[in-house]
Amino acid sequence: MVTMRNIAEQVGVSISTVSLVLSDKDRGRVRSDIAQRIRQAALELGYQPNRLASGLRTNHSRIIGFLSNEVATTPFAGRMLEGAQDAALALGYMLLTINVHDNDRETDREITALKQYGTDGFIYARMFNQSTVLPAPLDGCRTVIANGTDAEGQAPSIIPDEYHIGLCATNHLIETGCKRIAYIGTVHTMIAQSGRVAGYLDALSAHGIPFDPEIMINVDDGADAAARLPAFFNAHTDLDGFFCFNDTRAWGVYEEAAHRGLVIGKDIAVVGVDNHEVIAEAIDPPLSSVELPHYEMGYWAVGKLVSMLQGETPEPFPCAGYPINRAQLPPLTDNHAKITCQLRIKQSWFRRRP
Amino acid sequence: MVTMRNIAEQVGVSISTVSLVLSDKDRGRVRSDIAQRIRQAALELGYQPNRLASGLRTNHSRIIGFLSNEVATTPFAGRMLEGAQDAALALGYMLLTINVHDNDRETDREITALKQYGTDGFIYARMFNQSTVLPAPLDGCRTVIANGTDAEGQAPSIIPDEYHIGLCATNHLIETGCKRIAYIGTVHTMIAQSGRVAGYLDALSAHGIPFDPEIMINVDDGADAAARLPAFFNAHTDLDGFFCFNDTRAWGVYEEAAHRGLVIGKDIAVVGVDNHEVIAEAIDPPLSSVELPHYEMGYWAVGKLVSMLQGETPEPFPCAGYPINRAQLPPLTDNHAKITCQLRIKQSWFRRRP
DNA sequence: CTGAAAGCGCTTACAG
DNA sequence: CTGAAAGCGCTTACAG
Repeated sequence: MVTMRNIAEQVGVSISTVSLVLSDKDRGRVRSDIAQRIRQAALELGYQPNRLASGLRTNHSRIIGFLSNEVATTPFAGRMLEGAQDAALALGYMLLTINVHDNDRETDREITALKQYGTDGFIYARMFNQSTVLPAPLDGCRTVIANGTDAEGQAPSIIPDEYHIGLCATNHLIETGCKRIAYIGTVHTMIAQSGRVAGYLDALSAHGIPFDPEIMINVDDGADAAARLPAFFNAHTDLDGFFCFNDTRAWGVYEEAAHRGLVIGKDIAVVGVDNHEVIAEAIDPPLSSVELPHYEMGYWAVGKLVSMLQGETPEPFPCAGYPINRAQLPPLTDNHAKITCQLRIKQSWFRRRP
Repeated sequence: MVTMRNIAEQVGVSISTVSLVLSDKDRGRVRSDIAQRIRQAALELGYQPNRLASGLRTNHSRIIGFLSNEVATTPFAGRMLEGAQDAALALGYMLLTINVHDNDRETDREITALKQYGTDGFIYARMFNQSTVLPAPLDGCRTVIANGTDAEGQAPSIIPDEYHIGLCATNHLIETGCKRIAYIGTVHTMIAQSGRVAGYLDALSAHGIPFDPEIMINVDDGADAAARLPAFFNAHTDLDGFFCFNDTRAWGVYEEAAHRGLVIGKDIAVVGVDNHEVIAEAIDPPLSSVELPHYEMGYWAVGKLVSMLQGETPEPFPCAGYPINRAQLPPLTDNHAKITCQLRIKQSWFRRRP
């Protein structure tokens, strides 16, 4: 392993000087020709700083703890993780990831273990937009919540703009000609749903479409959707648009429509939120959906955390994974940011009634 | 932060003695009553060893680099990650995760960054069972490959037993009464496919069912399946069982069957491999599938790596996530292990012909 | 059985 | 402008 000592010996200066130069603190302190030779030698020898050593000394490990649940079961957690990783790498940090289980005493043990590595701060990534109480061992640690908000209002956070999702999905259905737009939701109380429904209502109202509570239905899960949608379709034969809380519900609509010989994109229009790729694509024609910005939330959260750690907002930093639109990200100065979501249109929704 | 110095002061011994005791090297070296008091003090003060410091000193960071691609797009990578994390935590290690992109020069930079943290070893997790050339920066690093094999035959590895998958899926179809079992595969050359087909052929032959190459079809993707399966069904109206390479193909069969009014579980039986949960469950009745052991591969790989790092095989260690059957895992002494896969039967395949 | 000392690789006042 | 020295928290021969 190449150390500063090796460089110092080769160039014929002290380790202090090498350290000064390699951490870019040499301006006006080290003669520029010597600095030059040090950098050159570092390059030639392939010097890589030992982060363990510098972390020990400075008490800054450049390690960020990434806590999530459900990495194992959905691809969405993975997207947040990838966004966080891209940002971390660009900013010179590394991610130690832990999969936590809600309400599990294991979690505390795992966070404690994480702290042994001198973690500078934490990202607490949630599987769905929810008000969140941070685990106790995180008290006093710099933490940013991704896809959720701090119940105590302290930790900075980023969430999708749920209202905008409802507004834009419904607007889109209206613009393609839908007049009777059902909302297929969940029976569970979720922040995401109230925001989206508010957007749905405002979109209807802005277009002078009367709101009919009869064509909103909340189901428990896929099985419940399958059980209850037939009667729902029977009761409302004039429905031409469906705004679905998620892919499970969009799937239920697809299935029921198929049974009735209704063609999506012709007889009815469907927009779901955050479909599993594999389902959205499998359906022919593919479902449209509003894409939740998981990657972007992970990416923003790390940028936010680093700006807290370093006391300044980092310069714009590259991202390797998705081509994100940086202009669309909230500024890192926001403490409780909302991010808008992309409507991903998989087909033309222009409706051709006979 | 509580350090050994604090404990030493409180108990009135030297730091050396504290270190000896807390790293369990005190047998016959420290009076047991003093050892007792040291442990007690550590507990009371909530001492947590600083891994940066011990890592710097011993050159063992207890950090494992977990390299995977595709964490962001499939839940399978997440399962490997979770298995690896559970094993790491149980063995006192931590995972630094990096999402690498194949044939990307970024990868080298990222691995180099990882090494700056004194990573003890690496897990190289592959998205599908494939022969793998390790990235150059991993040369000379302890590395275990999960879900793939080393093209050079050096690095230990674990893969699913593909032959057993084909054998057991086909046997299952035969046992439920199928006589004409189609294989729906992929046009792409994959280790997984050749193994599974070998199992399929052997199962047929063991039951005296003649092999008919006409009822094997390889498709490119979902769209290709949708395009070609109608003709395939037309040409072979006597098919009663389908062994599908993966969920995309099982989905194609499901769609075509639905168009024809064939009921899965009654008219035809279908087994796919490693269905996306969301698709397998959405289909009514749900598809059966052979579950790929992603969690177990990640779990085993870390155990293997740790046994290499420590020069001894670790005691059986707990796992927090899935309830895995440890007896089913290959021994850690294997260098190129195969792991059998579970057939997950979602419904009775007993066929009731009129 | 116990402690003083050296050292892992780095950073940072401080002295020259 | 440059270097000697101290120290981050730990481990490990070594001396007593």
